[in-house]
Amino acid sequence: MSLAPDHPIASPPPDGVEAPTVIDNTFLEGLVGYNARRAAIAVIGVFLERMAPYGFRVVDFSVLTLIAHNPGITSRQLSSTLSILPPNLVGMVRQMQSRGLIEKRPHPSDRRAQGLYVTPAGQRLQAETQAVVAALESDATDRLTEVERATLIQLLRKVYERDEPA
Amino acid sequence: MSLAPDHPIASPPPDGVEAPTVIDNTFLEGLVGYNARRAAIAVIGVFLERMAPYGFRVVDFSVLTLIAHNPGITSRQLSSTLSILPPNLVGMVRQMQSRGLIEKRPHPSDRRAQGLYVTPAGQRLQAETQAVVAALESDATDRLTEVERATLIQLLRKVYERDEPA
DNA sequence: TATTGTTATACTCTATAACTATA
DNA sequence: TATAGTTATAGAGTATAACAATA
Repeated sequence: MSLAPDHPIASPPPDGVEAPTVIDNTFLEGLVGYNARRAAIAVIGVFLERMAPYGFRVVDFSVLTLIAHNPGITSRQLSSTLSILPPNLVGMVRQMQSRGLIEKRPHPSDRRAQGLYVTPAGQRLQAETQAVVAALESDATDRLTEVERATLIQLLRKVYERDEPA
Repeated sequence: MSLAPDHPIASPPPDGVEAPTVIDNTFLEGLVGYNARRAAIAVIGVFLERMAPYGFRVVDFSVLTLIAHNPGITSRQLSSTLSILPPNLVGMVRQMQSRGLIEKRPHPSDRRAQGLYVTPAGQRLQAETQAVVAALESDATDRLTEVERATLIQLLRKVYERDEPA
């Protein structure tokens, strides 16, 4: 997951004006968005490695976890919470259904909608993968103290929680 | 850029067991990766809005900025620094060339490579867009103090700088 | 008239294979 | 034999339009 330049130029040019050997990236490195994106990419890279045995991407784990923690959640609610467009959820839900992890039941008060529920197998897999994610979170932030980790999350929330002061 | 659920269910179900109205997302919200990704998406959203007049995406600004700050940088160095695969850089470089923002010159010591340089027009546009980005960075983090902003960047770097302790 | 879930489709982003010219 | 730059292309991710059933 290293993003460092791994092929520096061997022979520097004679005068030192052309062809830089070490790249000045200070401006981008001073931006919150740049650093947040790189941190997210780094953590997600580890996530994908450890989740490969379960056939889960980040979004799959997120969907299964939200269904497990919110029995009866609708597709529209998943869509809003995870910022996934409804058409792009259809395939994921169908795949989890065919894997026997979740099931649909009629919504009690809205016949257009359907409640989503984990099956016992889905419940087990969710608990297992949640433990994996908790462990990887711990590993990914092992250079941070518990206080620093809490501070980091709090500061990140301050950045993206602008209109929704909940 | 709000990611909050904007269509809560109107009538709660009779027994309160089915069809949750408020979604429990506490597990995902406790993960650094989740929060870093949302912060990055929020900042990038504002970035795209303000850069639209210039026809720049994040990657276009990054490329032009690195060339301006590192005259003679090669395509391969851009590729490594920004984690963009070489084939995906070709079109961007060509487009900036046809916009008259950058130019290629022979590399002084390696005839396979080409040094990239900003033109005067490219230099002007880089300075202008860099000022826009600096302003948006300030706006995006206006809920943070200067100390908090520096702390945030430092903590993010601790997360993604694992092997490259530069 | 608006919303849920869905199909079909387009667009963007990212990744892989293979080629040339040079090292 | 390896690297810089390039072409062509494949795949994943994300977005829009439109529809039937229901509110």
